[in-house]
Amino acid sequence: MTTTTQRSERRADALSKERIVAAAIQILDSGGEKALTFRALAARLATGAGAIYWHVADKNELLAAATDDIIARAMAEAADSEQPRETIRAAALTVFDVIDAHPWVGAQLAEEPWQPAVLRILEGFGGPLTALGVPEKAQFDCATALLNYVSGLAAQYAAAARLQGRETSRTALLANVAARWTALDPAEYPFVHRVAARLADHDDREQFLAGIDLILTGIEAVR
Amino acid sequence: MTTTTQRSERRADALSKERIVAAAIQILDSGGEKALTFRALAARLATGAGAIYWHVADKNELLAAATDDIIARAMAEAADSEQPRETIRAAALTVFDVIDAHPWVGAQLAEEPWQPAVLRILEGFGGPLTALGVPEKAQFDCATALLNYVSGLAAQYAAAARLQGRETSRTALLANVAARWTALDPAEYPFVHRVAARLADHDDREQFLAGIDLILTGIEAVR
DNA sequence: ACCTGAACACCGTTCAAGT
DNA sequence: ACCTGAACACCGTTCAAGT
Repeated sequence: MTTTTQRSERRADALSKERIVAAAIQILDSGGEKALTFRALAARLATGAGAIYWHVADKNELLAAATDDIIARAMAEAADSEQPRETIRAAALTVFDVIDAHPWVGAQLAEEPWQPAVLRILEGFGGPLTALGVPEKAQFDCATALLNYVSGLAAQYAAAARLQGRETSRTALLANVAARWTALDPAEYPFVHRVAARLADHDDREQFLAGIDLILTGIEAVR
Repeated sequence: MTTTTQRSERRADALSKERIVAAAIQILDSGGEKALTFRALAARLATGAGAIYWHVADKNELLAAATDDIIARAMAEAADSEQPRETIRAAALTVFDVIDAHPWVGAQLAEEPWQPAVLRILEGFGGPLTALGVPEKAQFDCATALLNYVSGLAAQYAAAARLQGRETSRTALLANVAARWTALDPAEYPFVHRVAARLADHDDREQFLAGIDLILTGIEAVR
């Protein structure tokens, strides 16, 4: 009893995994992946770098915890429809919006495919498949196809954020890439040269959803 | 004329971007991403770390060059069919086999979506779409859907290779993950819990192709 | 023009020492 | 039990100095 009392009487701003993760998210959101160092995190928490290791095993665990925090909150709020197809679309759009708002989450999802956050997403894709009429045997392939697609987009967004740094916007970056595509030899890269214009003025969210719909159409054909 | 003569008379093992990239690929293939440092590379080339910077701008350029070297060779050999669907499948399987053999290529493809190697892959997916009857407007979405799916798988393979290190095999790793999935609360993760068995004994290449086929079926429905 | 290798500016992580 | 902060073992990159 004495020890528990002693424990609860510690100063209010004592370190905890939750406080560390919250501070990490703030740093990641404002400065990107590059900004999160143990030194920066310790400075923000007004402590030493080593103190963090008492609550968190290493940087991997810290990033996984930060990612799960954001994904868990978002997936819990994802719209639930009576139509399984709509439920899957809503889950996908939820992940898209999270990645768009926190590109570092995208990097983490792609880099650590077996972390808890990914399981939540996989559950969001796989859960409605039975109601969609997909036979049991095909469900794993269908859910991972959606997951791979989303992971690929996540990686792409993370790369864009890394290139942007702080100065350019995503649209400016894509316009830049599109210009380089247009300058390619049309004989060697006919397709890329031809679709370069679309890269510059497409809507990211609509394009993302178009890909989800392609896969969903393929999935519905499996029934 | 004197200068050009002088240039060609340098010792046969003079540094060049090609030699540097070739050495980098050897290190990456035998030791993984982690093993490629400028110090290790310089040691293998029997030179100083700074010398490499005369031929290569930085580590990004080095990795992009190594990746393009491997992807260009592989894509050039990809089977070309009269049936556009088969051509796309062959391109996808070519990329799969490359990633399977060189997981670090997977990491690089996912991390740098605007590097030359990715353009070759995008060309392989987009080129046959016209013959497949996909309207011009939809081709960009279709090709990038395939690309995102492949990038997601690439990231997943790269992560597996990172976790494996050197001791465990990929199948052992997946069996391990599957065991953790089985141990999950079936109430919270019903789907993941249910498909855990499939993760352990599925065929990676077949599963990959199943996802490609889902997307292709969706694409054919766009016609 | 090309190469050398020490030095710089950073990392993540550890650990003896404190409270 | 929890925190401090210097120290360690690495990185990528730079640059004065050589040939």
